[in-house]
Amino acid sequence: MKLKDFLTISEFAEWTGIARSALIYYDKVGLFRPAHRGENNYRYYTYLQTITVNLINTLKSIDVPLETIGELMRNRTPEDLLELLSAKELDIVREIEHLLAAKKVISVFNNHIRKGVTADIENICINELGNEAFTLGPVNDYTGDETFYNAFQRYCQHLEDKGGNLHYPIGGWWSCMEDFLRNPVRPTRFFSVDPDGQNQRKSGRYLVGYNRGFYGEIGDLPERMVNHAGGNSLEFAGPMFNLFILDEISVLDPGSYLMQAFILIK
Amino acid sequence: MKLKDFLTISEFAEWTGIARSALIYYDKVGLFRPAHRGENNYRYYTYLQTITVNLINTLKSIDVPLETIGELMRNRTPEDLLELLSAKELDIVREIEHLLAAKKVISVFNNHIRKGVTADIENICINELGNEAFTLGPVNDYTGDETFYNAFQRYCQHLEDKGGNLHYPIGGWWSCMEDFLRNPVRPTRFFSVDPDGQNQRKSGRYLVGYNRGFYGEIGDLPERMVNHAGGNSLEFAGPMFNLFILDEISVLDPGSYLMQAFILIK
DNA sequence: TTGCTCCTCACGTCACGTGAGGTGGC
DNA sequence: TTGCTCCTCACGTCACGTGAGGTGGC
Repeated sequence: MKLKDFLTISEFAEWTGIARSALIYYDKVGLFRPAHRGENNYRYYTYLQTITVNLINTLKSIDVPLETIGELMRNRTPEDLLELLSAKELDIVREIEHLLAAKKVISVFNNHIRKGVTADIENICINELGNEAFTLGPVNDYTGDETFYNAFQRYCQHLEDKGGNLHYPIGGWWSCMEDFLRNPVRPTRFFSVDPDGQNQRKSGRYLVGYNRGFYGEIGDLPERMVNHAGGNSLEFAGPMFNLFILDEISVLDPGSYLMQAFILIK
Repeated sequence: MKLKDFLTISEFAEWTGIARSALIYYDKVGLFRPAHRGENNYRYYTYLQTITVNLINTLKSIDVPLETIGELMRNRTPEDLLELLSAKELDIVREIEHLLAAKKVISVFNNHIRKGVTADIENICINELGNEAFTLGPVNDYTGDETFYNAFQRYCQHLEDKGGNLHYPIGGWWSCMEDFLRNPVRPTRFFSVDPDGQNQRKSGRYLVGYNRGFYGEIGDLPERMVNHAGGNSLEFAGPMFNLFILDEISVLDPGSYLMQAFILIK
């Protein structure tokens, strides 16, 4: 069987994986032309042209604009290409890092939402939790007329100044149960569920409770947790963490936001 | 110092890293609106809105179209978001693999072009080469009126059928120097410089020569290599590799293409 | 003749970017 | 008053995608 010397535009499109309309467009703007035009004006491509088209594809896939590719095709030198490729190698490395970071963020969201959907929110319960990295912010200042929101803003500002990641979920932190009871809607500090954070939440048995409602609503959760602990002779052994695992990210009605509170027990 | 409750569009743009024009666009299409409009119709945003905008940013950065994001914002449920995020996690993994593959291709091109620019093309010389992975194709068929190009096409087809990578440079292969001398412009097989290839080129001392010119031109390179070997009492110990390290990818004039020939010596 | 591919041209699309022309607070 | 930010259109852009309307070979 003899192979064809020329491919029609559709054959070439299938062979190279480039859309037919893209090939017509490349022809129009002079980026890449068929080796031949038939008497009927049909476009005919050769297999050797796949080499060039592969380069175009590779450059396109790393976001080199067609005009830059075109300049290269019209006036290419090894030095030009070296320069472009070297610059793009750095871009690719950055893009990979960016995607890995996005993957981490998505993974954290995924975990929290999944927990929020399946949680037994009616009952206080004891869960075995593994250790987990987090970022802990500075002590919040509520003097004057500083509100929760001011403190939240300051924490965001703090994160940004430190080069921290603003995309991870943010929760409230109290150094002990007593602090939480005294001020259940004003966290001593804020923390971020950041897998690259400098702090480590200890693994162990945690007392876990949930509350449905908007930011700042806490209901009788603190009392229910304390009562449950008392009834089961449990002692608290660490800081209290508050985290909205269902919030405006996944829920429309603020009344359906879901907060999770958890604290290490002895 | 009291923090502001509201941010103007430019302040919010700077704070979130989103372009001002993008915020105006999001407002226009109803994707994301300021918390407030002043009497003068100014847009005012709050710090809390950064949570929502962060989600938009994250989804955008993984190529979720604004319309999909909009649907999610208008009618979000934890289940919807879970589904979207899970699907996107797979996309990200694929995209990372794609970028890593592109990085490899670029790296191979970079190495070859750099060699092409710095090579001492006048002289036959002996170089120490490390081992290197490659893909070796089937034996070419030149019976009938099959040409070099037909064989090349068949090799591409073969690569595609096997799921090989078509983006790496392709060269010619002869099992020994005698075969090369007999048929210097018709390789016994083709090979791809594929870092994931199944074959390994041995490390060791190689006799290396260059020829300037188009595909199929070889000049007196075979004789020069044989003479050099004879004059230095060298014996050939492996297959002959031919590779264009400067070709249409980086050079406009076909007469300036640069082919590298290298063969292991004892 | 039928069905298929090919052609050109025009217009649409997506997510903004970029002025033009005008308003409003310190 | 000056300079700054804000506003709303309108139009441009990039890399195609999508018909419309017509041709040509088996």
